[in-house]
Amino acid sequence: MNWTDERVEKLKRLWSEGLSASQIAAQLGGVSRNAVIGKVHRLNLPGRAKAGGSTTAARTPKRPAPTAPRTNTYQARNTTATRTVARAAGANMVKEDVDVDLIEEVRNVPSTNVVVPISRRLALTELTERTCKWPIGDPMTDDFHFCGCETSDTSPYCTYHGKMAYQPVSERRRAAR
DNA sequence: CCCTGATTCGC
DNA sequence: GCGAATCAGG
Repeated sequence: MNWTDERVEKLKRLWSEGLSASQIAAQLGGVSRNAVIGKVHRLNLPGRAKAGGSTTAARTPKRPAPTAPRTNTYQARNTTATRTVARAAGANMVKEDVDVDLIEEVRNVPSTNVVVPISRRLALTELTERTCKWPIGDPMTDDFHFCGCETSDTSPYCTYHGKMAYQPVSERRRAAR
């Protein structure tokens, strides 16, 4: 692929908008993120603020809370419990006490509640090996996108859409047999 | 491990 | 000029 004026312009635009090199490479197509970075330097475009690392660039737009599907809510007492958990921090494990809101726990554990993931609304070019590739919307319209959530293991889908893609027979027949 | 940008250097 | 390989960092 070569750097036509058009492609260079697009590169400049996207770079100034704060997209990462890999995202730009995906949009341009036919080039690697290294190619993009190399070009950026050759063009003497301003680099990213701090050296190295994730310049918290313009990630996918962050949208409001999921509106977690509330099921049953037993009004328990508004108490908090302290639970000790182990967390990996660098090379060592760190134990820390965490205050847990009991009411929240009760609300979120309910039986039949299925948590529908919040789609990250990724475009085809933004998908990676571990973003959920469940399509959403009509491919013919421009609101078409993919779930984009973190995939479950090596599955092409997140846990939720994985279940939709593969519905075990046992789930559907209750009475039969 | 995932990701980011920066640099180097053979082509 | 180009970009893969490599480096450095979160």
